[in-house]
Amino acid sequence: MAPRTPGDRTGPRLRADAARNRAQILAAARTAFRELGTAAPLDEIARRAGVNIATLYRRFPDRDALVQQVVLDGFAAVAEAARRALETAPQDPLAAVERFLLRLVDERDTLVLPLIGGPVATSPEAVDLQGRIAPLLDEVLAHARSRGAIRPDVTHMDLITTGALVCRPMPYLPAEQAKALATRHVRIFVDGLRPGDARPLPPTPAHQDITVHLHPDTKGG
Amino acid sequence: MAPRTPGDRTGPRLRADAARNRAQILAAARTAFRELGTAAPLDEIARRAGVNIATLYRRFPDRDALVQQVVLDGFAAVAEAARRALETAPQDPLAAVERFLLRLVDERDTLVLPLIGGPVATSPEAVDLQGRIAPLLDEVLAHARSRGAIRPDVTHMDLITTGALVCRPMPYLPAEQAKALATRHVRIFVDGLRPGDARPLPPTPAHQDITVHLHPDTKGG
Amino acid sequence: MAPRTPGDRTGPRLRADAARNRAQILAAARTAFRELGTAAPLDEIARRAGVNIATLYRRFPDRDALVQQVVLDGFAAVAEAARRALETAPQDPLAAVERFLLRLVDERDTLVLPLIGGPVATSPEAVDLQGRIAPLLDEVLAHARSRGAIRPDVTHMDLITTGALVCRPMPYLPAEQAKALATRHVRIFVDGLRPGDARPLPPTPAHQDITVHLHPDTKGG
Amino acid sequence: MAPRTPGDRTGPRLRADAARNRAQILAAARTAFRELGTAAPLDEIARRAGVNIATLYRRFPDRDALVQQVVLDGFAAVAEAARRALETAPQDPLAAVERFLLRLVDERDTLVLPLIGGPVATSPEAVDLQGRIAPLLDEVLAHARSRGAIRPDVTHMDLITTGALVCRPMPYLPAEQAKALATRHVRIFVDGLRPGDARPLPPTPAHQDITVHLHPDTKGG
DNA sequence: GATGAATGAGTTTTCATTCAT
DNA sequence: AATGAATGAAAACTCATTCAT
Repeated sequence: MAPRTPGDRTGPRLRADAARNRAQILAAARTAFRELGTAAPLDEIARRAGVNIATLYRRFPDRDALVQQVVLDGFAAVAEAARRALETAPQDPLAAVERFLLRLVDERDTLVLPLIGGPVATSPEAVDLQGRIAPLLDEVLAHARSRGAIRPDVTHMDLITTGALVCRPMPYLPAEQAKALATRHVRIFVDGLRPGDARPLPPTPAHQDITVHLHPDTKGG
Repeated sequence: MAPRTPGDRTGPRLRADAARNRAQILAAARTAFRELGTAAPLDEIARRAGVNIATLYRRFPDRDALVQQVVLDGFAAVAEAARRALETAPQDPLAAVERFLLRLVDERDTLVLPLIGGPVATSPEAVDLQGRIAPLLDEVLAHARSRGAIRPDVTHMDLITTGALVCRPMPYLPAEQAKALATRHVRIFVDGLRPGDARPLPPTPAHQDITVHLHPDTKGG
Repeated sequence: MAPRTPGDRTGPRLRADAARNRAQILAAARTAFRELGTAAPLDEIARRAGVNIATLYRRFPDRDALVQQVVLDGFAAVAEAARRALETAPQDPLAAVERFLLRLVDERDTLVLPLIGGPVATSPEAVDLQGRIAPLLDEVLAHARSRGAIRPDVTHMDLITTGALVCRPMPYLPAEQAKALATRHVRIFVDGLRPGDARPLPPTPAHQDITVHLHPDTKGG
Repeated sequence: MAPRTPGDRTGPRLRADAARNRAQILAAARTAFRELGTAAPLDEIARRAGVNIATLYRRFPDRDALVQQVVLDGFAAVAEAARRALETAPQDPLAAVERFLLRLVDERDTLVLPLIGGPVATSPEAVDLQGRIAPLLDEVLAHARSRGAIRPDVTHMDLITTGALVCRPMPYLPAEQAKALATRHVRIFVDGLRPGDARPLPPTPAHQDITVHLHPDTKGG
């Protein structure tokens, strides 16, 4: 199965030129959001996309609609990375976890607003995608646990958290160095996942999945 | 030696009410910057601080002056945490590293814009503070290495990077959960610092210190 | 003679679907103009009519063309009401006047922009229609005067003014109540037309007909 | 007691220049609303008032706040006219009614959005003013009825309705002629209020006061 | 004949900054 | 020292109009 093209929609098919514009807007939005935050000027995004601001508004009726689509594309990329990790998990589950995280680092331009700490996505498509990611990672972790390759108290939330942390933009750091630092961090983190004489992990306050229970107006941490 | 109060300045002493206003402005700025980014509206910051916008301008002639002071206070907090880590490093250096990172997590409200990935601070005070942090951490790491308690290729940059990652705001996550997730992440990371059969770490492209060479207009990663 | 269908035109006959679209556009325009004024967004009118904005433009090359047609339809309705009033004037001229006014109230949805106080219509058709209305009303009034049923100084302008007043939209009032209030007002007004000890009416500054001399850019009263 | 200056407020006193600006904004808004409707461009209003658009926004946080104040001033003028009518009602109640209506006509520039058919005002001040008008007019009518000078079924609603009708702008008619036509209309209407062989008035659907029960989103008549 | 799409030119609203009190 | 007030400039958003399918 081919991966979904970022930004696919379910509505009526767009004319070719409109679809191209839409893709350019989303690409420009991803970059701008990483550089300037989700409050980035929309006309700057339109300018970078090479379209008129009104064209942007035709595709995305307000800022939130644009943010939501960008978030959704991020979820899709994470889901795809998790799916691939599961493919190679049987051979070497810990390597699969590391590849999963490094893949997220590689695609962090797309993962503008990923998961933990990003804007909440409550659209049906977003909830659906979020619901798919956890089981895939759980399955990867199950492989690792059955081999004794991983400390037992690690959960998919730890992986998602780590993905979120290492993908967040470091606006003042050249991409090359940002990637190197993230790669080193992932290496150490994954080594920390091995059982050995690992100390038990502290619990999280709520045992529910966090991602899907966020509220936009909650002051966060 | 008593720790510096955040926001101390070297200029003429302020009247009591003026000093109080200044402190309230800085506190409001920290919160606003975490929630809204460094482009947060200045009158919103003034409103939260309970002062008139013109009063804010009297204390900080432009946005950058305010950002710089907030960054500086962040550096001071990191330096203080590193100093304390060094005090306990002789007994258990790895525990000292973990306490260092967890202290940063606890103070992440103050560490608004810390270190890697934040705005560049080039004021003499900031450069001075940054220059103190690395040696302190190097000394902590030296203790650990001499005991064989840590993989040998870890550097102070890895610690600073990790501190930056786990302190960045997760605006949509309740503070309680954000802290819990960060704490788990730190635990795994620190366990990953142990030698054991640790794999060697990939190198960083430039061996220079990164923090002080950043430029605000560089497209980052 | 069958009454003219509102919005008939003299040009080439339209295809059935085109004619339907045109009628829907005019109906939507009437409603929108009453609710939002003649500056109502054209795409809102198109949306209400269920057609694309470009279709509206095909039928009416600019806003004024649409306004003019709506005004014209209003004049046609007034002319028709005056014609009917004249039919029954011989029996009871004052009752004919009241029926004339009440008919306008009933059709006020069509009389979007009627007569006094509305946009000026200078098209030949509009001028023609306006020129027909005054003589018809004069004839009705002549019947009344010859019977002594009306105070002598009432003119057709007073009737047209009253029609304009009672037909203007009351956007925040439920239609039911708006009609009731207008009906009561008409009753009192018509009773005020009786001779009895009626006081003479104050003169109007210009004795010319007012309607056709208006200019759109004149600041009005 | 001196009449309230239009636009008085209960908040903290404004600085002299700010108060002047505020008054100019309200005057410009009245004119613009009459000419262009309540959707008149706010920057046009600011321009006419000779202030920057941002100054307008400082005084009136959104369009509705401005509309509400203009409406409120209109109510105040009506209340004042009713109060004066009551003063002279004992001598000649019908003349008092006519003067009341003609005063409204004279002040129709202030009565931008009066009463029936205008935007709903639900602020405490507006409700209070509306609640004062009806009793004043009722008292005037009581004088007239006790003298047998008026048909018995006329209510204050009929007077308010008439005031609203004759004050509504006729944007395309020169002020001079608009006033003349309104004056003639008032004369006829007031003559229609005399008892004589007056026919009974049709009832209104709801016997409650209408003005204060309107809802802004109700499609009106 | 109808429509999806795009755009330039507004209009609304916000915000940084300065001034006078 | 602090504040109310004002403003220019920018950004969000809307709308009339045209074009290509």
